[in-house]
Amino acid sequence: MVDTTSENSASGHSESRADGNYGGGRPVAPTVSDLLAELVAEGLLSEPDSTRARLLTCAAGLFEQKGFARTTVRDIAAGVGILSGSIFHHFSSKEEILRCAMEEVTLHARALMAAAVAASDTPREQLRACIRCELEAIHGEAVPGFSILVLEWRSLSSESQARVLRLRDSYEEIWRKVFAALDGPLDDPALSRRLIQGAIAHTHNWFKPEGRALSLEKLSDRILAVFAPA
Amino acid sequence: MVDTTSENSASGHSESRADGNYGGGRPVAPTVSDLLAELVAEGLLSEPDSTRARLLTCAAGLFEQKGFARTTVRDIAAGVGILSGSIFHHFSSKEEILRCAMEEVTLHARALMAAAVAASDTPREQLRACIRCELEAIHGEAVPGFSILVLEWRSLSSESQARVLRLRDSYEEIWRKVFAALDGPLDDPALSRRLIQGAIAHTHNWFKPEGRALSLEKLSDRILAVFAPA
Amino acid sequence: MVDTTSENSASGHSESRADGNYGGGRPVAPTVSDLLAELVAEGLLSEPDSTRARLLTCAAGLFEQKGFARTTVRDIAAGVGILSGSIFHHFSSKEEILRCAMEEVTLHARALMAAAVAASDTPREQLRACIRCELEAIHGEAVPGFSILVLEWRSLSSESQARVLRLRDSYEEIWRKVFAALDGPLDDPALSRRLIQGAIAHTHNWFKPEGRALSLEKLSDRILAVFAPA
Amino acid sequence: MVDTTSENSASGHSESRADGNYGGGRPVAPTVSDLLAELVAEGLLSEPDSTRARLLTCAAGLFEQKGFARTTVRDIAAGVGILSGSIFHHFSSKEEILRCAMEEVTLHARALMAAAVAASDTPREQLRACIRCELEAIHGEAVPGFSILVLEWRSLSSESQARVLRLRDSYEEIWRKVFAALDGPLDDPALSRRLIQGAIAHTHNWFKPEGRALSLEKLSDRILAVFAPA
DNA sequence: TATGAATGAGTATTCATTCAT
DNA sequence: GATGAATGAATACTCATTCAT
Repeated sequence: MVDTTSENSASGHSESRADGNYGGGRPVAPTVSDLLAELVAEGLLSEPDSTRARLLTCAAGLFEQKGFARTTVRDIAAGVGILSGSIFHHFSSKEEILRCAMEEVTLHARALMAAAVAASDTPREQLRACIRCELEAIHGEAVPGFSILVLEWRSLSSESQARVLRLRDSYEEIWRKVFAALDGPLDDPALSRRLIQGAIAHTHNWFKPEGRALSLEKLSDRILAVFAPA
Repeated sequence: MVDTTSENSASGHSESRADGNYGGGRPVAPTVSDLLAELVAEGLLSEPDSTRARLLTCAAGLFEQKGFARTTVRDIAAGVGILSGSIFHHFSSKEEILRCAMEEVTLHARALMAAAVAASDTPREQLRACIRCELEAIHGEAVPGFSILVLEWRSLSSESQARVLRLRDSYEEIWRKVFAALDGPLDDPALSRRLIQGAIAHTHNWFKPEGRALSLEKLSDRILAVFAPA
Repeated sequence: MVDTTSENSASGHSESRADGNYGGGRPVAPTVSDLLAELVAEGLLSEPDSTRARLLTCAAGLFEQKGFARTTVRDIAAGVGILSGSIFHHFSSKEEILRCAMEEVTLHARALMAAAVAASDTPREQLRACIRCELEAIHGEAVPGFSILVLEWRSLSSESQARVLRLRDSYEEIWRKVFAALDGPLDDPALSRRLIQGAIAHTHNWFKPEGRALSLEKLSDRILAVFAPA
Repeated sequence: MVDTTSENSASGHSESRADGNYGGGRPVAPTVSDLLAELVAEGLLSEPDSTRARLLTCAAGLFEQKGFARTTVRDIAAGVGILSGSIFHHFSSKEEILRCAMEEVTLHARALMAAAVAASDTPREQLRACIRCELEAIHGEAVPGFSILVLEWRSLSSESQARVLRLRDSYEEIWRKVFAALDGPLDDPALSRRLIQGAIAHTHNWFKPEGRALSLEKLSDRILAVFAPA
């Protein structure tokens, strides 16, 4: 169970706008909380703490841990303290749960990354922020279940894949803009993005942040150094 | 159905030793066929064309396509023209099929990579060969089902994971040696290897070799350029 | 949705008593409307247009179309624009809905038949009226859902069957009286009634009134001719 | 559980061909056993006593008793002493069980009727034989579950209905021929058939053969008298 | 080795019914 | 009277695994 409200502040990128840019050149950066509240208002994200939101968070976690096929609807229901039959008041099928979980996770990660990019000064800092956010999405408590987007992609019907892809694209759009703004632009930003994405996604299999010599912070720097040498 | 013998020659790296190095300085590079035959002789690899080998190839392909959990024992049996009950004369459980498939795939890929490295002159050429081989394992017909090593790792019990890891390590050993021999050695070869591995594994999700501007050959060069700038 | 009031006049047999028998020998024939109003007053029939009446009409129609077991309480509720939970303010179980629907349908058909018989002169005309009414009950808009009495009899518990049977018997009483009054009485009126009942009920499976050579009128005559040859 | 072989002789119409027609004018009438054996040989009817045949007999009986929707797959399996999962080795869905049961029942009844008609001399006797057979199909042990053809018709998808209709038509063909051969032919044989069919089907609801004044034999005669007055 | 019928535990999903609001 | 979220038992169907032949 995750308190989505407190998560945001936990990510550390979005504290507030009290950064003295009242008279500054850079426009006011939106807070993560603002962005998320807006999504909830638009009906794109579930009301925090609602049964629906708790089901999705729980499901995303279980899918990540055990895989979609090995997670039963009963597991998910038990995770939020209801009975399995009741799930179908919220979702019409198990696959819909997966799709919705992916959508929520994507929107969540996008909000975090958008805020972090907006809070960064140079394009290179922005790229570092993107890398950092994606790493945190996978490893931190920021976006629990983020890796199902990669791990369980095959479990989605193609119609559902198409729906998620639309949101996914708006997430990638942020990366594209950041790449475009880089001073010495890379030859093939699309390729770079894909290599970075793979490299980051794979950290899920080996990187354990707790008490490691290599922090998430440093890992971000290494990845930045490889793909955008200073 | 795949003829594992003919595949090897199809990979194009290991044609023969008729490369004029009879009197040369570099020791004779072993053929893939030699390496594979040796593994069969040692009982580490199934006799090609045996029912067992055909089951494993078919299973690896199906697991890659549909995922382990969504592939039924019946599917696999049907794929080689026997009935589901008969599979249990060859393997004691579905999970054993997955483990054995992973082992075969690993040995296969290792043989291909060992031969390619042996046929390369400089360390940088050797690194290119490694990248190229891993890409081919994923995309070519060289090692069908190779990506299950990543995709279906969670479907394996931890005991089985341990067994596969041992073989896996002998595969990684080749990479380690190649990294160690690089002229301007990288700061953190282990990290580099993991980033490369992730980047390559992820190509499974987006790279379609047929009729693309970007060939496997070029893709290898790009990856090499990123991780080991000349 | 059916307006039960207007239906009655649609049946065409019971328009009014303006048939000149003010001074006649035959007693005044009661209107269908009169009979139904009386039933409502006695509390045997639901107030027309009440939620309860609309639920029963809708349920009868759905049970006829899809069968009792395949009709959900949600379907019925949706049919009258309320939610499924609300149904249980009107009926204590789904089976009660079926029983009540059968009762309403029986009373309705009885009123129509009683009026038609009362408006007929000779016993043979009265028999024709009975046949005609039962056919109309099944095929016309006169008594929507009438055939559930036969089709869904097995779906009723035996206690409910007993309750419906009492009403049903008052319906059959009309037939019995008509048979008894026939000039050349049949050998075995009870058997004849049952054969007629079966023959008429089965028309539900094959007779389609719209644009057929055989009208309901003619069909009535044929059945009359078979069972009571002139 | 019914022994289909002994049933046939129990029906009393098909005793043997030792009826002295060796030198007679009428061609040798085929035995029910012959007809059924032929159907089994053609693969249209299940091997008697096979699990499949026992499942279908049992299912037909249960569907007749409790209705298709209220009969569970477990009930059927339990009826023949296997577990519910095993049913799906024989049929791919519950609906397939219903369809196959209807087909078997139809073929069975057709064979009985064909033999009875062949064993009758005059057209009127043949009509009596048809009526008698259909009554026996419903009430006797001759064709257990026959009435599902009427009672559960709505439970079948339209594709399945179409398949059963083809067989059903070959059953009706016998009736058509008999009607056509009647001396004083009826005005509208198709209508007569439908009325008879309804009348007979409905006997399922009221006629109880055991220890009744009215025997099946006499009932047949009454029905014959009504529809084909001498 | 192969067969194929049977197992039996498990799965997602349905649905009448309840009840606090 | 109506809501709608929750219940919980029941359902058809799945599938890895067994085993007598």
